[in-house]
Amino acid sequence: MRIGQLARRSGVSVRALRYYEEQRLLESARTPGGQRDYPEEALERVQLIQDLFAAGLSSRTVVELLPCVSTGVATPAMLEQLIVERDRIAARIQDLTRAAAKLGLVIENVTVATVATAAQD
Amino acid sequence: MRIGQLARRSGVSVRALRYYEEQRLLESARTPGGQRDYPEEALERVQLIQDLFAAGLSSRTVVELLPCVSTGVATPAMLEQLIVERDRIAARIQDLTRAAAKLGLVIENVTVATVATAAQD
DNA sequence: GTAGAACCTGACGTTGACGTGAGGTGCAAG
DNA sequence: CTTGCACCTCACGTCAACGTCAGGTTCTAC
Repeated sequence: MRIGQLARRSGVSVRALRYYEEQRLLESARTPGGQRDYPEEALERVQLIQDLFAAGLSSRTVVELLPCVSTGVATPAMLEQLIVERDRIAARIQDLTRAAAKLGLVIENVTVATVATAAQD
Repeated sequence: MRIGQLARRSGVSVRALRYYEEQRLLESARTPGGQRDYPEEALERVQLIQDLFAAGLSSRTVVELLPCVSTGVATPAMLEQLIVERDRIAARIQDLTRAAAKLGLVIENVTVATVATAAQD
């Protein structure tokens, strides 16, 4: 599969895929002409990368953790890092939950100004 | 209260406080000599700003929502925006929860390589 | 064999929330 | 009055995950 197709199928941009390779998150074979050629598994991998990015991990962290996430084998240090990241995410969830609750309270209690709103511009 | 004390008490940097003012998130009176002079309520306000930032809102969004969050009075548009942001946060929590679960699964199932780890450097 | 889509490698631009000097001023203490 | 710390205003630097443009090459279809 070439880069354009992988981009369409995974929903990320061509530029992003090249960036992933630059960051050593994603490998590619090359055709004799020098164009990238991806195996089917690349699709899963890109989705995994996206998930980890969405979780707020940096590319540096992702490149460290990808091997054990995809192979299921980790060094003690990698396991520790996994736990650290999971806990970081959990803490972040706490923050967001508090913030959402706060906004929820505001939403429930605000007085909506329906009068004297005409000349606001 | 001057800027240094507010910074220490709120835990944000002096630079950040000036940035908040630049973004119209935070006002300050000035001494005859031109130095910023904050009232006690500024502390709460800074903490509120931090909470909203931590929730992933941009300064532009915060400046739009701060009035109604602190006064309890909103226009219909502001209320809508509040709901949009709360839902965005909720969606983000979903993402993070999935990611944390994924990492949790990996953590439970990885084989920790305790052998042949000696010559890794 | 040729048009043109898709690809390639640099390399600079973007965005947000500040960090970090540079160069000058305010103010409390001795 | 002068030391010196806290403060002031520019104004450029940072970092991550790409966007975007330039200038050239490969591949596919006719």
